[in-house]
Amino acid sequence: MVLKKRLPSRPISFEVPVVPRAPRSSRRRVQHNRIADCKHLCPIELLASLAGKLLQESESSSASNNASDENDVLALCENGIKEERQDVDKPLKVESPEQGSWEESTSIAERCSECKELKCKFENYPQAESDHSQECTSVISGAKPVVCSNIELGDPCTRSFAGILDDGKGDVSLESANRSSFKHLFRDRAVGTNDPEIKLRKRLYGDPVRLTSFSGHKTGTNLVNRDDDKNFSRSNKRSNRIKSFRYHQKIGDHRTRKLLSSKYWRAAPKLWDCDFSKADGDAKAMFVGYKRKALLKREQHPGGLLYKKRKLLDRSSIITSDGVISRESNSNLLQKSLHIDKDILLEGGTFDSVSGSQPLHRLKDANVKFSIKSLKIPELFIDVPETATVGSLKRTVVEAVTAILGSGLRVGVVLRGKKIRDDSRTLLQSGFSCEENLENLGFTLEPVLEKSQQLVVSEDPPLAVPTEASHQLISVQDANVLNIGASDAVAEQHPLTDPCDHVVDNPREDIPSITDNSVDNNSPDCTAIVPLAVVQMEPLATVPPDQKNKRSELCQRRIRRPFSVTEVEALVHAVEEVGIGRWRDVKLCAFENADHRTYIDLKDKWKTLVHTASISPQQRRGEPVPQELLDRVLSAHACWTQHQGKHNAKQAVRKMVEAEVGAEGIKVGGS
DNA sequence: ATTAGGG
DNA sequence: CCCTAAT
Repeated sequence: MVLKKRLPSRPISFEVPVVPRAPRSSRRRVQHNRIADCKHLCPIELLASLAGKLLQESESSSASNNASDENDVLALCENGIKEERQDVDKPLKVESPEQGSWEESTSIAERCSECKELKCKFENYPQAESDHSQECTSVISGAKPVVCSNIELGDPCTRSFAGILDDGKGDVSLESANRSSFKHLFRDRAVGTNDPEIKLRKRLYGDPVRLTSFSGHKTGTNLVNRDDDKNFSRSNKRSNRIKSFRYHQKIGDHRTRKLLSSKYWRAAPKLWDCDFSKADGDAKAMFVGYKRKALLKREQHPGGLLYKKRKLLDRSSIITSDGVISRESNSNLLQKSLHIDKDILLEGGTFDSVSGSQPLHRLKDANVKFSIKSLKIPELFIDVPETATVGSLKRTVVEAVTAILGSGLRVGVVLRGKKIRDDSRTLLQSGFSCEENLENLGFTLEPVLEKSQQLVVSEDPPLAVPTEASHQLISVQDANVLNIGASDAVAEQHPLTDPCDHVVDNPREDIPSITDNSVDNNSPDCTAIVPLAVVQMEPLATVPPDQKNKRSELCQRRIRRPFSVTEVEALVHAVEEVGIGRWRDVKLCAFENADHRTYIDLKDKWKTLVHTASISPQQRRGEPVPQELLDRVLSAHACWTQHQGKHNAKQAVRKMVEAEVGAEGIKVGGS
């Protein structure tokens, strides 16, 4: 046969060099630093007292009292900045899921020219969002999307709702305030023009709505989500936002969704380095700015951006499993335990893509150093009867947290939204490149607990979709619960996004990963410090652990390892030798020692090679394959395809012969 | 466990 | 690369 003539008697065996394993110690460095600082305690106290007052009055009064309340607030704030009513309303409106597009928000921000900080945060907003996109799925159940718009009221140091009440009035019974009262206090009032709290916050921190959005990132303090009359969940605000989107954003803001779940989801660059540059007020411009500021170059993730719907779901669930306890917890314990700031510093040599033919000597010098900016504890699922006192609620939370911390936490590594469970893998093998993937790296604090903790059993079961009934509950529950009911909707709404490579909370970014070419690679900081400290935790399982792990495991996509020319050549040789359709043999023949190349991979590669050979060179991507090899691919493919039957027959014969020989050999050996 | 294909 | 159906 023609092919045979030029084929070596034996296929070229391709061997993959062994990748040295990096010392585990170098893989991560976690520094426990400081507890979040709460500089604005005073204002908080103020709010607390105000809240208490409002609470008392709310029963008998409604909007009519807002004016007086406002006056009170104003009286307390001497340095407040006068703001127009419209300013108050607009931000809220912007936040509203239904209309919540970043563009709108931006315009609002623009209007608030006085709020430098706001603007600053605004600019970073995309980052912030993306930073925790993995947590997207970690949503507080029962939180109405609508409420989300008002959640942002919290300021950097705001405590949980309960905390506020408590601060102001001690053990205030939640029951004392009926639902409508709460509504007035935390939702309706917030929306209202005269809402004292909003104004106060504005005075103190600028636009309250916006501040909340970023507060967590910037200050490392907690965010308070006063999202619902009934749900005082403390969770990642972003989570709420996302959730709301999922529920209501039928008319999706594609851009937003993409932002949340796709390429931005994992970026966490410079979140803590607030840039006070002025927002230009243009959403696009802001986004551009974001990209421009990106510290890291995102890895080109050819196949990672778009995942199948199913994949998304899986990932979503995974990410969801990564609940987050916002650092803004009212609990001191939480704050102390959870506020771990760190800086991620990446330095060292260059990582080569893990290509079998890549030189390895460089790897030895490639050290990755990083610090973790923050660690978050998994979300807790806590249902508290409405008759519970705030004090009891606080205690409950503390107990829950204590329980978790007490039982120990383990650190998980998330790369591109996927958990890297194989501890034996090196960073390199895991696809961790200091140059490319830092922003895709995240850590999780995973409770060792097997069961979710339902600290308090309430009369109302957790609701996947908030209903009036949920108003009676104070719950911080596992996003998983929510997602169960919303998974479909989510899938439909995010068909093109990659959570993982959004991950993750997403669940992460990937978790979904998601990189896309649009990512700015020109960032001067690309290889600089990478603040990628998206720490996530698996929420206490509300779902059987094994299930979660299973899912997580399934979602752990292998790192991409482009075939090198050497490998391609080996493959071509092998195929020329054994023919197509016998990938196991090809594997044994030329890639026996390349554990990362399965026969399926080889088959796939051959498929792509055939395709590559059939397209114009201009259309080809990646490392160029010598035309000579491509020609051989085509000829070999044609040959084997054409004579498949014949060859199969021959192969069958050969096998029989081999078998006989083997048998004889055994006989001989035996005798 | 492999193979074949679609995604 | 992933996922599956079919062997």
